[in-house]
Amino acid sequence: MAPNPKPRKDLTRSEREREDPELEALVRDIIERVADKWTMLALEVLEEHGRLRFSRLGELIGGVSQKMLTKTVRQMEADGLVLRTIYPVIPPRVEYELTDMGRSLGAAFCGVWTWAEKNRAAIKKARKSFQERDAER
Amino acid sequence: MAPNPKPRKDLTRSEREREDPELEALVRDIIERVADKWTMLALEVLEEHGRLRFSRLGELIGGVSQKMLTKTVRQMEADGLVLRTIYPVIPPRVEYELTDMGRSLGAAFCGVWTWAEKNRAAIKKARKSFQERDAER
DNA sequence: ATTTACACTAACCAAAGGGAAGTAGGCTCC
DNA sequence: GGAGCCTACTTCCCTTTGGTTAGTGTAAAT
Repeated sequence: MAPNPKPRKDLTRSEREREDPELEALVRDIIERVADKWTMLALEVLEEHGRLRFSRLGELIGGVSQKMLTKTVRQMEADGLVLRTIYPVIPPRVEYELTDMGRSLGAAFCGVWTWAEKNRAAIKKARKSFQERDAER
Repeated sequence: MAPNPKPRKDLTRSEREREDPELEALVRDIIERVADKWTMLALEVLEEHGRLRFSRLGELIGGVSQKMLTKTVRQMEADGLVLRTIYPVIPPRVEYELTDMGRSLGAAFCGVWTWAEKNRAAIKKARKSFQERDAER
């Protein structure tokens, strides 16, 4: 395989997007849906723990209302990020697990988690010095 | 300095977090602040265009109210992601640019942008088939 | 017979967010 | 010399979103 197929020139992602406004809009739309607190947390929990029932998922995420959990998980299902399996038993049993696409998104977010971990000290410091600057303003 | 202090064994991020609930909480806090639509979009625009004035930044982000842009950018400043330079002139002139930390966060998010780009077709398809399934329910 | 378990809805209320108008104050233009 | 203009906000009001609480259905357990 040649090292670089090179359609015309080498373009960065943003250059490609500038050339294709439709792509830009779509990517933006996806980001808007995915850049959601509960989606990110659900993604992490599901990535870490695998297949989970509704309430267990909620427990592990922590602090999420049932309403938002339902909504988040439905949205993720609609976007093809999670698979929802319903067992028609009583009491109801529903299990959620990541699809391949969901897992790949989790992998993409991995960089953000490690960034947060690495930079937590710097952020703490930045917040403190900002507060001080702001206080004396 | 030894190449690897290695507290006890090699741990994944999630294992490390499970062992340290305070770290977990802090990372979660950071994620909650950073996993915000406007923050992510501002980050991208600033990464792509460099130093920008307030209204130009808003234009490039698109669809953001002045109120939210102010809030977002202030929060990013407080977290040490952007540098805010005020020129005391009239009419006012304020410029924003990413700090090193902001740029490193942008780099971390890069994986998510490319994911969105790569998976846009799959998401579109997933949404459509979900709608159909949902309609006949 | 009453309680419990579980995955949701529905109703209600608080909070976040959008839209539009207001602000400051040197500058330009008549 | 006075009437706007320019820009980065800020404030007010109203809509949308999110959280809280209270159901709901049914079969097994008590």
